Amino acid sequence: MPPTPSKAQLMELLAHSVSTHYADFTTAAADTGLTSSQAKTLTVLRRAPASMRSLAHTLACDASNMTGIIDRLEKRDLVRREVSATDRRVKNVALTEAGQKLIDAIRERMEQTQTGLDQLSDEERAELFRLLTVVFPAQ
Amino acid sequence: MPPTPSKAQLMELLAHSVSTHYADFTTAAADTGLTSSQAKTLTVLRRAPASMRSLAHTLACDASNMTGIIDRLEKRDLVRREVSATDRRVKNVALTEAGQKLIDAIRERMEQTQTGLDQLSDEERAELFRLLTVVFPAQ
DNA sequence: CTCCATACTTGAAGACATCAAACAATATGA
DNA sequence: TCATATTGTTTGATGTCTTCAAGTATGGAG
Repeated sequence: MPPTPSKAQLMELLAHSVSTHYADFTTAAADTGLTSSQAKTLTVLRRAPASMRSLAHTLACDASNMTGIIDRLEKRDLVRREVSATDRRVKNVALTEAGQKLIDAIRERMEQTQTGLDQLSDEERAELFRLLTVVFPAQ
Repeated sequence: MPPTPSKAQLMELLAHSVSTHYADFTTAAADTGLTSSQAKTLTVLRRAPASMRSLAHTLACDASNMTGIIDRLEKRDLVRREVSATDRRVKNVALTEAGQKLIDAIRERMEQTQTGLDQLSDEERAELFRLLTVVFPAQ
């Protein structure tokens, strides 16, 4: 049995892991001509369209910031704004087909780069999945 | 035994974990008046002084970018530049006492926020540590 | 000494980030 | 209903981040 790492040691390793993964993501995004903020936005939209407000909340930034990011994505036809049918103040942002393709390409590239996961056995993958779910609970 | 998650599922969770942790870090940094780039820089310097060049390499950004970041940190007396004794082209950047205190404060705040790790048993911590080391090998 | 590489800085241009202020549409309360 | 407050989004100002091209100074190889 390996010795128990301290919380500080584990956080240090966590920080390293996060930096590595984040850098990979940024690189994959840059290879397709996107900034990491733009790629993060497309990632959120991959699941479902969202209003400007909820995008800003999810990405933890100011609403006025989203305006600029969506402006630039829309100018490249990767997303489109649609006025909500139920509340005319709200604009729902959805991926275009080109946007969908682009974010898929980034995810594919990440899968190829992320070779570390291939080092794990099925049991280890399941255990890592479980542990991460505990440490970073959804929502 | 839990079912084996697919690589895609695991990467999805990994992305979520990374986003969460990164957002926490950015928030902790902002609470002390630093941007995340500035806080990341101080984190690197916490271990040892480094030249502009190696900082840029570690943080995966252009060297000219570091100039601006270090300029702003130096203006606030959080770091200082020192001309290398062996190569007068090189400037070594070191934390000041104030810089040391500030990055310590951010780390402390992260420890308080990162309550997920407290949910794990000693065995689970050791296992998470081991798995992360495999997936994100040092260097 | 000449030539080239290296370490860093500067300047320009675009993106990111936050704040205050504006605007339109909706909700609330008398 | 009408006046008022709240909400969703945008605009403008300011500062930071990021990259690129170009410049300066130092070091090293021939």
